[in-house]
Amino acid sequence: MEAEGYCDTRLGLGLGGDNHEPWPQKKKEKPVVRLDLSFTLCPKNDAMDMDHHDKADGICFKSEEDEEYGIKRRDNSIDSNIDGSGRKKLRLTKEQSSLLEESFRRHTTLNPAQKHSLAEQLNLKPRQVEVWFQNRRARTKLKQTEVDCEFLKKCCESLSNENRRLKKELQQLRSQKMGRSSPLYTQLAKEGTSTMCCSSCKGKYHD
DNA sequence: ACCGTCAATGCGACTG
DNA sequence: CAGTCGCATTGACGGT
Repeated sequence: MEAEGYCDTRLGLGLGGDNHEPWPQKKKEKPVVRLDLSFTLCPKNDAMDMDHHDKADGICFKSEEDEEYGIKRRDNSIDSNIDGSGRKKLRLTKEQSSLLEESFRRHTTLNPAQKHSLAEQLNLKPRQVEVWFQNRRARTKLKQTEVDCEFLKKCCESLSNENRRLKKELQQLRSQKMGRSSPLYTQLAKEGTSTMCCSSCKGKYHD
């Protein structure tokens, strides 16, 4: 999407156009294109009209009525990550990320107390910490799925090889069986000089 | 221009 | 019923 020169109302997504209708309840009914550009993207110049905009960084804001439809304003922690260009910086800082990672290593889920304490330490909202952990669990699961997939691929490959080998062996045995019906083989077998089978086979499969 | 990553959102399901 | 989770998805952003 073209972002240069525009500000967005990302946390206000979910409304379509001028009618300010909330999203349909069912997931399936969601429109393919969720963003109505005419409504959620505002040229920076227009951001000077301050009804819906933040003067400081050119970010568009919704009016108070929008709150009735569940629109959330961008929180302060994200505000604090805005650079001079007027663009949002969604990335967490290295310090925040490493502390979150460290915490995730200790426990992959958080109880409310842990969440709030961590949020306070990180200067984030508890919801942001919660989201980070959810996304982190999803990443872990995805990684594990990839590992499992790789393992299964190797298994499949090895089984294919084994299957090929056994087929080949079967073919050899069949062709050998054909050979046994020849007069020469019959004579050799009678004399007990056949070395076709191992000793353990003798008596088991042959008389 | 395209793609991957990641913070964030919305929804259904579950639980205490 | 509120809180939480997994999941699918979105959109900003960075790398190539």
